Amino acid sequence: MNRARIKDIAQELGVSPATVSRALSDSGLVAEPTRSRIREAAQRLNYRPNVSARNLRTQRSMAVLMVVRDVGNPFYLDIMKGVEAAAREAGYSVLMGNTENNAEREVEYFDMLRDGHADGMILITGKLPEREGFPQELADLPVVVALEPIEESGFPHVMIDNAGAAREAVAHLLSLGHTRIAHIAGPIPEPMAVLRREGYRQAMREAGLPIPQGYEAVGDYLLRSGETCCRELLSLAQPPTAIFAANDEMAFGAINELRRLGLAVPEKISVVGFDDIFLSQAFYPPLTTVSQPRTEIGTEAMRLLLKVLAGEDRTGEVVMMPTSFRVRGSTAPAG
Amino acid sequence: MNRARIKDIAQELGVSPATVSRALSDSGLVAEPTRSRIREAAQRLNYRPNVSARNLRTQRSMAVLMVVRDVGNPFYLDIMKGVEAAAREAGYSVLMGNTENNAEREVEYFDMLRDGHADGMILITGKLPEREGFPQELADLPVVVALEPIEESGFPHVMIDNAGAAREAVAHLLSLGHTRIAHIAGPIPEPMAVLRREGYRQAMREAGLPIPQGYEAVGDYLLRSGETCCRELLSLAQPPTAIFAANDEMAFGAINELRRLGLAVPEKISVVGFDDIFLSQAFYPPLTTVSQPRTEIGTEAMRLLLKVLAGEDRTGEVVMMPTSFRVRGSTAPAG
DNA sequence: ATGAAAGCGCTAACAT
DNA sequence: ATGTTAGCGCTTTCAT
Repeated sequence: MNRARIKDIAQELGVSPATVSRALSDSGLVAEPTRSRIREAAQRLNYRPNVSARNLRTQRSMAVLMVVRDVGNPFYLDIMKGVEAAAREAGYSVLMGNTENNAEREVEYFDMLRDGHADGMILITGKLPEREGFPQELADLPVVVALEPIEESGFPHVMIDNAGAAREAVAHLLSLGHTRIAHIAGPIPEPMAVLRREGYRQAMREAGLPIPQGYEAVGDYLLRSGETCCRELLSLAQPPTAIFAANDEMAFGAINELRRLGLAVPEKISVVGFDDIFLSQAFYPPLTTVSQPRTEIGTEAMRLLLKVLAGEDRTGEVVMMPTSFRVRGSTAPAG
Repeated sequence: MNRARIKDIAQELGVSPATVSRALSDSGLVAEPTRSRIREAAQRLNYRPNVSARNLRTQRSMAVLMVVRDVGNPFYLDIMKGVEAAAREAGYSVLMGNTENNAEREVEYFDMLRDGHADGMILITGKLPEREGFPQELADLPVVVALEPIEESGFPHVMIDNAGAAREAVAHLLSLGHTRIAHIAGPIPEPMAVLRREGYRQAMREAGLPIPQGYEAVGDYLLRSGETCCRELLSLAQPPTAIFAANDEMAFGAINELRRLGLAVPEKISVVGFDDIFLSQAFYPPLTTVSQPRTEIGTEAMRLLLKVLAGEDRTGEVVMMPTSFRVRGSTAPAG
């Protein structure tokens, strides 16, 4: 059986295609008997509207593009889930984008937006096409940025207070009596990594503690860099008694390295992470960390995008989502 | 600046829209001077083809639908990544679907296929719309199933040999001298869970070992069920000296429970998982487990779908991807 | 309340 | 090699 068209239903019932379209789209302009006859026929003929035709006519795709830096990174999962849920609720489908930190790819996704592939885009990449300044034609597109700030883009952002949360994490270590607290940063100078390090510095400053030479290691958010940075920190003349890592994965690397060095966590050294990823609480020891409301970040970003798509001007708006600090088993009072 | 259309380019250069279309699509039927002039003008006017119009005309969307059971589950990540990579390479974009184990939603995605939202679909759900038997109209759609078998659907499958890999995992424990080997199964009667349990049974049978009463616990693939099943197993009169869990997450739950019970892994009890998820090797102890080529499963599924879309009949085809067994730190010779 | 007609932007069959 | 024409299936004026 070939796919039924609006025309087929119209012919079958002896009405015009326009009436069928109206009846099916619930425009309320169709008299009751006609309406039900049409709906019944559509059902019977197994009618489904052709999206390409509709999109062409309405000039919208009812799809959004969700672009992440690396689809393989579990960290984005819940955000994607949140976006998906909010999108489907609003009748939008979600196209998946993956830049792999490749500038060209990022441009491609902006292009897809302009092609009509999608009506709007949620960027979770922390990067922008590397052009001179920020082109105005891009800035006017319906884009919402989540998680990682993209400076001077003017796009509305949904984020957490990275610096504030980092400060809180370090404050926890301070409250446990630690004074020799080191930091394993993310890939400086990425904004998020800088902000988390800034929070660390602030907390130390507020506690009146100097940051000793070598106490700020720089990693790349991956397990192995947590290990190597940890080793460096421990080889210092005055090694730290606590480590604040800029993300959970590096914290795990650090903990594993400490175990290899025979240093018990949290008895000998405390470790704090950031992100509260999947299974962070299942690790041994369960990781003390900053929990981000990832799903909510996703839904909020999508909601914001819907408003932008509805024509609201949200330029420069920043929505801060609350984090919560989870004290678990990887931190203990200073020996 | 309004979006440029083919018509605009045609007018600007005094050629026909058809010629512009041909030049831009590289059909090779356009003379060189014209061709470059057109390409240059397209570039200059910042022309981008309108996908809805093209899709309507060509009756294809150049998109595929990738439907998983739960977007939030990290296990699907690499598969999604593989699908995405193969899709983009072939010029397809990827729409994300999420069923949350909801039969209605699954039907919705089949409908999207018929709407023209996508040209084909990759199902990673292990379920099918619950209708009487399997409707022929669905069976003819371009669908490829990955990971979890969907019986009697006729769709081509990309899978691993779950039973075989499970057998190998248990064989490893046997080779270490274990005889009291228990199993924590997935949610029976889901096919994948059944297959893995079948592999366990086979290995035991081949070793001439009976499976004691209570040695087959049934979980749900989640951490907590690993804990509770483990507790049950350990409370048996003759507790096992080794546990084979149907997935890594339950294996972690079991290991954590064992730690709580004061039983060292692997010294007192060995534990084997299945899947080799993100950070499985970062756990303590690093998990001995069955590694699935997840990214390749994704790319292979997409490739198969491309063949189906090209008109090849692949009904009933099953592609088996090789697994590899990773011996790590959670298993040791029987005490 | 319904119908007639136009047109979204593109590609492809057919003509030249 | 290029132009002419038609039409994909839908929605939306405009007319009645």
